[in-house]
Amino acid sequence: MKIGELSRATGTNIETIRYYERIGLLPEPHRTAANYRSYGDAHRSRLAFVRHSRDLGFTIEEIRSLLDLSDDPGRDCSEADRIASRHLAQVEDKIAQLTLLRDELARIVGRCRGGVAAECRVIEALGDHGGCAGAH
Amino acid sequence: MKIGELSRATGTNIETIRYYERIGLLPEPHRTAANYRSYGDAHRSRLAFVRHSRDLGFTIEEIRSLLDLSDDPGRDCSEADRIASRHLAQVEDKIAQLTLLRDELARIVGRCRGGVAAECRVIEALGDHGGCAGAH
DNA sequence: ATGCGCCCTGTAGCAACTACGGGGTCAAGC
DNA sequence: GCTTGACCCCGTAGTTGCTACAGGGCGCAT
Repeated sequence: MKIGELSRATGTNIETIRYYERIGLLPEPHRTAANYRSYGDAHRSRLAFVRHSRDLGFTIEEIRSLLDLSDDPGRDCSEADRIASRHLAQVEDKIAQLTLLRDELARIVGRCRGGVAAECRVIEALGDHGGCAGAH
Repeated sequence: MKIGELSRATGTNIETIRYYERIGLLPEPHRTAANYRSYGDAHRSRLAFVRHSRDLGFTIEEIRSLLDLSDDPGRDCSEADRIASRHLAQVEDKIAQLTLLRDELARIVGRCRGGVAAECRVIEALGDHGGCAGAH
């Protein structure tokens, strides 16, 4: 299939596919006589793997390691579990952080009584960290 | 005060202070005879406002709008409330999204039984979105 | 005068794309 | 046979919010 079809098949931007090829995440496909890229099923499933991992928030470098692992079927797979576990921990940290943030923002928002900027509680709260509960 | 003192006083990297000046978020300070930047209290509190807002996750452009508002004390302040409310909604969205993500990741992690990559459940799950509960 | 810490400028790098300009290819319709 | 439009190619620059140099100047203490 051509790049446009692969793009539609995986929901990936064409530019992104070429970008993944350039950084070595996807192998270079065959070319037609007209120098068009020509992909097969192996390409499609590899790209699906990359997209799914990206959707789950893995970095490109993490995905590179995961692909290396899956390319080498005899290797110990505990590294995959380690990468995924570390990522899970990061996501949990991020959620905790954003939850604190949300609480601070919720306290700030809605304090506006529709007056003028000089008396704005929102602007005041942004200038003064002292009013905040936690360290963000 | 010199840039190093301002940096320590606000917990902001020196390079970041110069960056904020370059993009017009902080006004250009006076210079000493030796061409060193020289800051006053107004600079310090403006920078504190910027840092606090960044810590709360506002973008530079949002902060620019908020600063414009606070520079013009007669203006209607409901825009500040609107910016903050929109940001709060974005943070809440992000939390919801990450929570879904965390659930998917938690299901994937720990499925590794220490075997070889060919049978790795983690790698398998990454390649196949079909096993996922929601759309991420 | 020489060493050290601070300051200056301008530019390049990071992640992970996205957008653009300027061109080639191919099938269909007139 | 020629144009139109959809598709493809490449290379480069832009995005966000910094951070990190490289290569130089200034000021004070020894």
